[in-house]
Amino acid sequence: MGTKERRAREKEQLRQQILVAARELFVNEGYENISMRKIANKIEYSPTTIYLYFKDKADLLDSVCQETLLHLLNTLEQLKKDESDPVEALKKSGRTYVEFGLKYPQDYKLTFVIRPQFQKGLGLEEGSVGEKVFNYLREMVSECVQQKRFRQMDVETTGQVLWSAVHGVTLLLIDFPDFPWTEKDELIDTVIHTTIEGLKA
Amino acid sequence: MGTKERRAREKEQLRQQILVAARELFVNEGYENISMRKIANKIEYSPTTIYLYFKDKADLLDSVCQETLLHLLNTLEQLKKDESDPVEALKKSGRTYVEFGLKYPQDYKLTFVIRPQFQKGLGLEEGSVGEKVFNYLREMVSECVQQKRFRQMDVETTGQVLWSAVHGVTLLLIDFPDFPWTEKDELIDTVIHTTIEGLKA
DNA sequence: GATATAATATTAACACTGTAAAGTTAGATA
DNA sequence: TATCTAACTTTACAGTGTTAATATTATATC
Repeated sequence: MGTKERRAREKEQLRQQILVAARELFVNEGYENISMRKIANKIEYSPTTIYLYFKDKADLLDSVCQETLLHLLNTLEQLKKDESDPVEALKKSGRTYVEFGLKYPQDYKLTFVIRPQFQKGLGLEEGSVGEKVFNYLREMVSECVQQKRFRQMDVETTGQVLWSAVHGVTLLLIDFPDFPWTEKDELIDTVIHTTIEGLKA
Repeated sequence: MGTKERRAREKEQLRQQILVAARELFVNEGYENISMRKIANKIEYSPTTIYLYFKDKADLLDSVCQETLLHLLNTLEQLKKDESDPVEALKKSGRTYVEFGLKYPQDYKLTFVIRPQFQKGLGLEEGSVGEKVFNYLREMVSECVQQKRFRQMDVETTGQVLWSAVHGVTLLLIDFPDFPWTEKDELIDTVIHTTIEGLKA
């Protein structure tokens, strides 16, 4: 009676295949330049097959972004054990966040800019991967606050300030690559350093 | 012999009419949901007439964004005289920038997020309105640095750090309206205050 | 092994998209 | 009045997301 399981597995495989193809195309050519037909061509299925696995194009994008968030979460959580000093750990997390965005700029934009345009539900609901990412940030910040390393301030607000800074610099570097930026790594470090100094002050 | 001038004026009027219609539609329904035909309907011309005034849809978007930048620039420059203390002036400018973004969220996204996706040239080239906006920021920062109100640091980098912060918080507030943010005004003030404190430190 | 049933994939179609090319019209010049 | 020119429209094409109907395949039952 293992046939049911095998079928489920096969179904999941095709779903995954679609996601892989969609991500690659979205990332290389941009969400709006990719049609369902192009994705279908790539996996050698008819266009409408995709609709058996995803409600519509926005839902497909949504699933791609969920994976991106998971990837980001894993990347961040690998740092957790490394650093003992909470402020240094927070800095490193910020660094890693921005680097992730710059390493996968299109994925980052899809997740944090394009998707909100289509999916009105923010994707940060209770239990979601997006929430887990923000919870990671909360924990990091909380540690600093508890150890009185920051001026007394709401943990939530502190996290949001940090998120603003790293999100901002990430998007600016992605969207305006020709702008005469300060050397990239220096700028990122300065943004993070400045924000954290501001939180101490 | 005034007919030529009249015709030129009429042409400019129609161009403006197209821009007004396009902005309204883009802002209310989103760039990707608006077709050239819908814009044409609104102004009661045939769709292809628009192509006599704008190279394509992306060019039309570009012109809409130019206007937005001009609007932003004017809004910022109105502050210039008000404040004598340069740090306070800079804070106020940041505040105004974010408020502009939140007052016209769709215009802001069109200009700073959607357009870069289509127009690869950043729109911050020499002599452009975009450059003028950044120059405004440069001036404000420069004043602070000259008066030694900030820790010794490159004016360019300082400006970019500030821009990152305000751009980040603006976009987060626009894109994730359902996120449990700290009270909006408090968050904005905290972001700006924290960044500037960090620049002093 | 033949047949019914369920799962999966495809074909055809609809209304719409951006935009190029060709055709039309009205006003200015001669 | 005839011609030219600028402004605008019609027509057409190839492509879009998506639905409904149909076909194909694989499994379960007899």
